[in-house]
Amino acid sequence: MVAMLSGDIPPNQTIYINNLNEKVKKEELKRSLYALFSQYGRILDVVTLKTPKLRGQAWVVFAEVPAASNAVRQMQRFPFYDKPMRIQYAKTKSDCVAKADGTFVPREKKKKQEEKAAEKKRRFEEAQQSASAANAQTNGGLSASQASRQGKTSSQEPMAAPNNILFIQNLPHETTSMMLQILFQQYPGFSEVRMIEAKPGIAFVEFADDVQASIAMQALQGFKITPQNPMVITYAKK
DNA sequence: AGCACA
Repeated sequence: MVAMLSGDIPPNQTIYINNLNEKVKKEELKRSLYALFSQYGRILDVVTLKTPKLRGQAWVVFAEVPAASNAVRQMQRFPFYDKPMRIQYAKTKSDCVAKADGTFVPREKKKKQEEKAAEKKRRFEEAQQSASAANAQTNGGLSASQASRQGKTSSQEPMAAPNNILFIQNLPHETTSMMLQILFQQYPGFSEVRMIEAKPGIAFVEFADDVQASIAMQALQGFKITPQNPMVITYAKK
């Protein structure tokens, strides 16, 4: 008998993540998970709940099972908001998948009152998440380097000379340095992210040397944290 | 630790 490290759960296009940092707000968590996992394939949905039973956990629904398998293997114990992620396949089929394949059966309702409030909240959250969801559509299925080829670099200025410090522009204003750290620390030589309170939308990311900086630059050029914000990465001026 | 879909 072969003991599976994944905990004897059969492959599923949805991954279940726990040991997440519970201090991270739901919307930021969702955005960061989209950003981090969209490198493995198209994401259909990310589910995070803040209830006592479900905080610190998330489900990321991929369009394809192999994308989930790669994510389970490669992102196992990835340091995310200072905690190593624990990743398994989800135990059951996600609603959004069931809806797509026609097997979705709405689950039993409780009180009418609860139901009304729930519905109202759902619509609100869908509106809030539409940006993130659209992002998954746009970045989805593309590796970061493929995304880079879509990056719309403004072609007015000649690029600065190679530098171990990258200059990032066109970030959504809600971007945090932790979100950028999560993206950039995947590349060797990563050192630190610096943001300036007074200047939203830009950041500096430092690497050990020029070559490592350029690899990260090519990999993440044009990466979209939201659909309307492809990152523009250049070398910082010396 | 905790497997949902407001």
